[in-house]
Amino acid sequence: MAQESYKDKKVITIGIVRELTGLSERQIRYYEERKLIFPERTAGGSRKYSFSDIELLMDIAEKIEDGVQTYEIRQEMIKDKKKAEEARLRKKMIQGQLNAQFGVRKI
Amino acid sequence: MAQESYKDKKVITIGIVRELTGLSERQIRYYEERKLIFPERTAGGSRKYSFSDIELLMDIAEKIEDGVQTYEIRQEMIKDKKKAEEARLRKKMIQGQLNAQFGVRKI
DNA sequence: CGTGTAAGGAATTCTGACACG
DNA sequence: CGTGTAAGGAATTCTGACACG
Repeated sequence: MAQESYKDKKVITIGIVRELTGLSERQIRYYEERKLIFPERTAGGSRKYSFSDIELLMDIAEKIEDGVQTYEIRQEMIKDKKKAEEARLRKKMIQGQLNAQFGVRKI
Repeated sequence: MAQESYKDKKVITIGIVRELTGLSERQIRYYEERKLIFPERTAGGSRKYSFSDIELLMDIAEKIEDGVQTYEIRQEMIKDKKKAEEARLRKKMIQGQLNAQFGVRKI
């Protein structure tokens, strides 16, 4: 669970990301500046992205086209992240209750 | 079936491949020269590899260390490819027989 | 045979800034 | 606000060759 070996590995340079997303390097770097995307860096300082980042960039681009501002997109992302975290906790608690009541291990 | 969207997409530059495999760029390029690996190219001429390529490179490196020559590795690869193709055909034929006899669609 | 290396050049990427709006 | 662009520099990659063994 939650391994995603390839999808989340940051190995793609910005030029390839440009080709894959159709965005300009300027746009890609700007979305990073606005804290929407978080590439890693090589020893020399070049940005490295994952396939997940590429998907995220395309989502972002779509919203921008729809007139949504980067700040709003960021708020959405934070909200979604919280929701995901809550869902994770709820699941964990239910699991705990089941274990306590029935001694169930993994469903 | 056989989509492998991320694993087979050629998007990784040689420097990252070097880091991921621990091989030198010289080695990586040499294995290409010996037709063991087939990166794509960017418009500017830079090599692009996939995650599959990286796995293959590590297999190759292991064999080289064991004293196997690139020519032999290549022969093995060709043989394996043929076997895979035969297995695919066999499967297809059996499927065809089942369809003819029982009118089965997909198992 | 497989790999290291120095050489020179070309493609890639980086940052900070100015521009427009 | 979001994006284009020219500027200068640094990191990356490329090829062909010489070397060793």
